[in-house]
Amino acid sequence: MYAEVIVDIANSEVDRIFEYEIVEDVYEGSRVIVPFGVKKIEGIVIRVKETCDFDKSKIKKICSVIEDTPALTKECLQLVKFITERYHVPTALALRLFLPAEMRKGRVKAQTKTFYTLNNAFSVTEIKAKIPARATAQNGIVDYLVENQRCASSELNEKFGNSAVRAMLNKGFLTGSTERSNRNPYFALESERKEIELLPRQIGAIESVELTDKTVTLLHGVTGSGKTEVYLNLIKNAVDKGKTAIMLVPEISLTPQMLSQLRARFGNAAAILHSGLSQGERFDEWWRLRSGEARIAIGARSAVFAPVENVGIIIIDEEHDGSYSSETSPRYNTAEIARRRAEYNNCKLVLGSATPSIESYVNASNGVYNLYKMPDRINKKPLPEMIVSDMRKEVRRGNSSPFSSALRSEIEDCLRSGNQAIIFLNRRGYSQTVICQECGYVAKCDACDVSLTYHMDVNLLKCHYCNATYKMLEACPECGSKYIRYGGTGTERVVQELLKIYPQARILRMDNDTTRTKEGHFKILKEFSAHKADILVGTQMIAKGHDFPSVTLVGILDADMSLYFSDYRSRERTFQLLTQVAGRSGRAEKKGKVILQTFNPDNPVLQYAMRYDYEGFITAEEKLRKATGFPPYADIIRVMVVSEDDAKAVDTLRSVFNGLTEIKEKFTDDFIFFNKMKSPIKRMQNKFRYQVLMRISFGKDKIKDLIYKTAIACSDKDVAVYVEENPNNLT
DNA sequence: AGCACGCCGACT
DNA sequence: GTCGGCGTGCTC
Repeated sequence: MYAEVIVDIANSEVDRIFEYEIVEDVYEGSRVIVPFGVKKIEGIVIRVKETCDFDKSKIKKICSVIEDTPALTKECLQLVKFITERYHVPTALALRLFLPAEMRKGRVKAQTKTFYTLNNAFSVTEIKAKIPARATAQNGIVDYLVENQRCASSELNEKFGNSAVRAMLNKGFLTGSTERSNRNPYFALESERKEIELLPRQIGAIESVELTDKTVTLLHGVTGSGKTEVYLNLIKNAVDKGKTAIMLVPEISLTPQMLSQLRARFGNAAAILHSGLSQGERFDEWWRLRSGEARIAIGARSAVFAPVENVGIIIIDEEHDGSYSSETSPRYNTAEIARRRAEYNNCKLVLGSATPSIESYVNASNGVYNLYKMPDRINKKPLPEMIVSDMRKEVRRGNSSPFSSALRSEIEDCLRSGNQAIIFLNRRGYSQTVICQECGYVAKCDACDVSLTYHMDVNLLKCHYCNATYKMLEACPECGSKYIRYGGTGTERVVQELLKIYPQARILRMDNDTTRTKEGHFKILKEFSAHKADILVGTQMIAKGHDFPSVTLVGILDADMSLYFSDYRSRERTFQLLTQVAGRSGRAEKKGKVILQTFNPDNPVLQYAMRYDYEGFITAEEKLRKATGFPPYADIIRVMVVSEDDAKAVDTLRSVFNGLTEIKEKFTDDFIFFNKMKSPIKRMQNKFRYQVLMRISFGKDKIKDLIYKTAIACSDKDVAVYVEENPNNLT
């Protein structure tokens, strides 16, 4: 027997099948160690066959099989094939998506525990007779084991002391056995099960998903409409039928309540996959899914590759969230993968959102997706009232603080009545830039073409693109002036300004800088939930799915900030963000309020958001996209050319552009836009960046294939060329 | 990705 | 005359 093996080297040179002779039990999907050149490396068997197509005299034997159970299922192998073809990546890279990183190169092993029982070659009386009466610890061990049958070695050592245990072992009175023990992430998570009676709308949603003949259902439910309960019941129904489930959330560490509810309902049957776990934990959770011990996979986008078989339901919560498209190669789209898995398993895929992406909305309105709406909040609670503060007027009145007078009086009310407030600002640090008052010098990163952000807590300037840090300026390096101005308020400064006005207020800040540590998000959220703080200041990470019953006020600073990125998605994203943040207010009995600060109160996007008019917004946006030839009515393709060597990058850009021009000339009618240019951030992490930007007719896979091929053909070891489809940001 | 094989400059 | 520079090409 022979095996076709893909070696775990992500290089196009070796991205092909190598054949080996099989000596022991090897299956399709098994991980193996094979001789490769002079070394031994890991590989994955993708096919087992009777004959070999390679020169038999040169064929080598597989050294060993890493696990008895093949790590990859048949379905995974099919998906790997799809991913390599669809995104033009080496097979080894596609394979890695399916395996936890720590599993490769044997970085993490299964943890084992040793258990001791009394050696049944002796009777208890025999053992007792041979132990001196004064050896209390040893006698204690015997009594304990008679009573409890068995005990973990660690526990026995702790109770009776290591020397007594060793003495017993030496005399042969103990028998040891090792068992696999799983690490248990979030063991301490409190999970209380709330028995909830389903509302008719929720029952309707479940039925709609399960009974439709369409694979995909778009569940459009306003914030607080009870989508989570629908998900939990769909999962339960699948599990009851003996099937498995995959539940995806934008960022698992941000939604502890989702976790606690899953734990409460499904206990150990739920496995969690996300980057916040330790390597060992992730490894164990993954194997619990693979072995079938756990039947529910919950995690961020990568959990779409969860190793479960016989999938009964796949759910993508907050489906509009940008984190569902991968920013590194393979640049996969989570919904696309999920849909393929649903089709393979003949199960349903649910896309849930309060503000569905325009792609999903269009698919629902033209009947590709089933659509179910949940327009009301539970208990018919009204959505919080949104009030606009026109910051132009505030400035004219001489208010230079980050807060409008309306927001200040609302914060006071909120604090006085013992409620909680959330202040949202999508910019971390103290100030976005530091500028010399006299000559206009702006501090910039040496490695990137961006200005540096000042972080007061560490008194450093940081580059948000490469994480480099610089000493804070004491004087302008150009003109020596001591007058340095802080431009663009960030969350850190907001906290400082709040403390100036409300010295007694307890304030928490939640952004990338305060959540670095393991479970950092979790701690802050828990503290705020427990009402140990009055105000939570944060970036967009506070917008996602949290349930804080005492929050009655949300302040949105710079509501229109994200509108001014030259990005076709900026309007959509702004609308989604505003709706989502506003939804944090007034979730329980108390009525909520939202203050939206802007310099541009007449902007139609803000107007739609204020009225929670999703339909109005999306209809207008759809029209605009259609008229101007943007997604989902066209595909934006960006080919990036990136190199440390500017001259080489320019050379490569020229050949990429020539190659693409040929394609464009062949398919002129499908090209809406075509241009080469420097990328908006010309240099990042010491690399020069150029791009060719295209818009082509929607869904032209053949043209896309040609573009990928051109890009791959032009790239070499010094210059990276890669293709992005409808990228999330155009930096 | 590694690593060996192989052909031209500065050393004992 | 030899050691070693890293260009080229192969790995079942």
